[in-house]
Amino acid sequence: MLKLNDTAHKILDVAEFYTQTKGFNAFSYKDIQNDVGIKTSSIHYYFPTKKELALSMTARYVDNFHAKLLEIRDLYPSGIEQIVQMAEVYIDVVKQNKFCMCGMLASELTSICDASVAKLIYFFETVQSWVEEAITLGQHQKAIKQNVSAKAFAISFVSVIEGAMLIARTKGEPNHLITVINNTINDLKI
Amino acid sequence: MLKLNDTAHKILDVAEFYTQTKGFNAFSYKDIQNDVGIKTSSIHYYFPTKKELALSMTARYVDNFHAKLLEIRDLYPSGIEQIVQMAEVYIDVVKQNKFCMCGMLASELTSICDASVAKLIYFFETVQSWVEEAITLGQHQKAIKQNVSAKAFAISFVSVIEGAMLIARTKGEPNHLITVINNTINDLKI
DNA sequence: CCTTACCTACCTACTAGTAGATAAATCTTG
DNA sequence: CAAGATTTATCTACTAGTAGGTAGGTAAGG
Repeated sequence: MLKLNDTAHKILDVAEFYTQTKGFNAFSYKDIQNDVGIKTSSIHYYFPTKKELALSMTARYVDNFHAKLLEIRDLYPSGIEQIVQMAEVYIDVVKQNKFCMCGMLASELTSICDASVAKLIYFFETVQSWVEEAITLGQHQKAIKQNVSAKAFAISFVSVIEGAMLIARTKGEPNHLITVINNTINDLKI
Repeated sequence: MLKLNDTAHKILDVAEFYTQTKGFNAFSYKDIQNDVGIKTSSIHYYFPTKKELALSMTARYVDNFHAKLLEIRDLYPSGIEQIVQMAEVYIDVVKQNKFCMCGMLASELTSICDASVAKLIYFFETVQSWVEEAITLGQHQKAIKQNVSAKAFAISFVSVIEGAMLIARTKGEPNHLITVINNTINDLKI
């Protein structure tokens, strides 16, 4: 992975913001120019093409998100509390009228390169594995029903969060996401 | 609602195809020109702006989808079979490497007009109500657990389908969607 | 003769991306 | 250490191509 300096990070911050709010195809180098305060040509100095910008942006997002999940695992010993905290991260995203960056790029699949798509797949699988481990931990702790398949739950949980974010943002109601998450988590508890 | 002639329908067919495969911001009037065989200027004759094209396209899609759901309800007396048949429609979409048109436009929210967003919200609510009624019917038929809240299930089911479609398409594996749906439906059965 | 359904020709604004200049910082070597 | 070479980070100026959209014309048909 390339080491990014301050300017490169600012460019990615702006690109990430627009990707999560409007979509990758809905912003241009001019938007970045206006927000970062460097010329469009200078953006090419850091990211030769828009597809390469997408790849760097995705890599950084996926790494940061994974770090956040590991931090939650460190901070909360309860498996079910880990799930709740992870859900909180997604709820915050919708409260900012944003969509998951990986969900957004997943919808715009054909506009990014194969390496970026691979990152998206890795993202969904990583989150899924993390959820599965949290559930399994909760079952050892006898806080989560023993009869649910941790794996099956994890697969569905990631999907339900992505879908509920999309719908919640459309309605302009973070409560939609909150309701779906609460229903799903309550089904889990003993 | 405007009455659409053959050419208008062809334009919407192409726009719909590209929206579901690449996204609304990822195709141009030139793409429609190439596929339909009329000049870009002629597209404006039917749809003055791209936003109005989006609105007509959404309206037609939502109407067609609703009609399909009502047809399923007519054809299958079993509540649970209705759910299975509805799921089949979504699975077909992913098998064609497409995403739900409303899911796609939901992600591209900022590029469409308020009237279109209202159609999306109507779509998600309509599907949700339809699912709720199918579940309730299944409970009367004693084929579906009595203790699940039909409404809570319906809210989550629509979200889980949208999210699972997004992820399944990213992976290029319709099986992802099928797995999620099977898990969800199995939880329902007595 | 007006409406329908197109067309040609055009416009302005923007798109991502390139070429080449420049100034400053940093590294290399006599 | 000073002189020179290279790298870094930016700029101006540009390009070819595309975007959505408009103006005005035309041929056919009710």
